[in-house]
Amino acid sequence: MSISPSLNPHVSVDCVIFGFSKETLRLLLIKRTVPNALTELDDSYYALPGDLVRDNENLDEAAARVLKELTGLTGIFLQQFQAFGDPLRITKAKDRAWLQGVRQDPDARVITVAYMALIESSKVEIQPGSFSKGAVWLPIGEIPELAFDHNEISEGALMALREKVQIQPIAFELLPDKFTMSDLQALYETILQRDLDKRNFRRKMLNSGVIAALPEKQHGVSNKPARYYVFNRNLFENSPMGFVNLKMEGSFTLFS
Amino acid sequence: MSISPSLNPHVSVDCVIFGFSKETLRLLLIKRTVPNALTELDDSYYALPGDLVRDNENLDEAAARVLKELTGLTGIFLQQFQAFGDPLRITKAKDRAWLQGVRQDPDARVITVAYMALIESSKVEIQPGSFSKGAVWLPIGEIPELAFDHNEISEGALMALREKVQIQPIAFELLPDKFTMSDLQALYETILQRDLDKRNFRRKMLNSGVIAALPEKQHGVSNKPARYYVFNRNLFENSPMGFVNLKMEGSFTLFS
DNA sequence: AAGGCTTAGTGTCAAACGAACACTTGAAAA
DNA sequence: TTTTCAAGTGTTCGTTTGACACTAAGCCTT
Repeated sequence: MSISPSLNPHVSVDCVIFGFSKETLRLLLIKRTVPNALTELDDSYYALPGDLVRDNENLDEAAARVLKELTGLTGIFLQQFQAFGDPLRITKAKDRAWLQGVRQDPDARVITVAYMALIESSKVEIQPGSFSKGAVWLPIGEIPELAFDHNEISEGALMALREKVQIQPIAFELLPDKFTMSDLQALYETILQRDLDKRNFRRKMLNSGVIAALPEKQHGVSNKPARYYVFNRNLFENSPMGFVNLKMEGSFTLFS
Repeated sequence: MSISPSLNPHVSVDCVIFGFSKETLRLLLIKRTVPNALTELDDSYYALPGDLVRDNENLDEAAARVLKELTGLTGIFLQQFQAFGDPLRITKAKDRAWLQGVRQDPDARVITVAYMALIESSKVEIQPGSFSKGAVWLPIGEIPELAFDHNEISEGALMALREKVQIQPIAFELLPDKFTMSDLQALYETILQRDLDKRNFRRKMLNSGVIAALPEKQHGVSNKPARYYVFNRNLFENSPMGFVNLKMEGSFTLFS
């Protein structure tokens, strides 16, 4: 058996990390500064956090490692959604400059396996380390040009999120443990890019049984205080084959 | 710029090719014979068709190439569904024996990107070539132990197909251009592993607008001849955001 | 203290959809 | 001509959807 190098120079993982704060869906991006840049101008740019896959880990583990190195979090929602492998994905001058400072073979073709993560953004504490310089949460509507094909990957992640959220109650991963119905509705409206009827939304959510009301209400707000709810993970996971009825108005109907 | 080898020895594609004949869903598998096997017994086994990705092609192109080399077909439904990259996926003795006869570095870790293809199996003519020895259609219920992690990949493909078929009218890809309602219902029942009510099924399909009746009927059958239908691809593709109502009874309801 | 402001929270109705259910029709074979 | 076999066809009932507008509760202002 040949001796394995510790890195697989041909396969990487990239993480599209979603958070939800101030009524907007955001991505956690890292800032890259190109070493030895010829000019001071225009020498940094944003990218998805990612890394080459190590030989002793599988893809899921590599993605979890990237996430942990950046945020310190483990055990959060993290799901592969697509592999990207266009041979031309490394063509931008800035990308090549950055790779030259970082990789042994900067021209090697790299296939990347993209993951999406859903986290409650207030839980994140950016960890000191190679990623940490200038990690920022940017609203999905304000994503600048990113490294490599990371814009395409982010778009793909958003599409995948929109689909997944229609099949499984995963949106809760983006909210704190306690939340109000309005929080939840705002989140759905943001993800689906569509206004929803308040009464129908509440009815549907309560009938689905995935959330449970707490006795507790908001305090110190200058209007009628809202009730808090929690996501009932057990109820969902114990129900036969993950049944939940969470269809929102105006969506296209699917097979069954 | 370094000189690229023509093969990327670390990334492959595998195709899970679905067909539908004799009322069963089948996979197109290829037979591998281990060269230099020590014993005559037990020296061949089935695998998914696949290949290493070449440096001048992207992942989709690699998958399409594999498909064409085996079946001669182009322009058919082919969709990436998952990447598999467990470092331990090459552990079976037979797998290693085969790799030793075929790869420069048989122990190198390979990540594979899995695709599923849907084809009308009667269109397939197995092409002469490296794949062609013993290519067979096996019913999904009778898949033996396959090479590498190909059983896991096939399972994943079937799950993915079941989900996709509930979102888009892609089942038609598995049928001939003209088909009867009973053909279509049998296909759905096979994919979903569930019996469906004939009257409800027909109503739903016709209301969805994705199929159109032909004037033509069956000839020479010893019972009431069935009407033929065609899939109305234009109608589907031109409808706003791919709307189709194809939900079957008894399925869990989804978001919208 | 009263009134204003802001967000939470609530019910009904009509239309569409889902699920359950059995008999007649048309062709070939016997 | 009768038998056999799969095709084809409607109705009813309960549930879900989607549209729609006012009251409740707390703070703030005057």
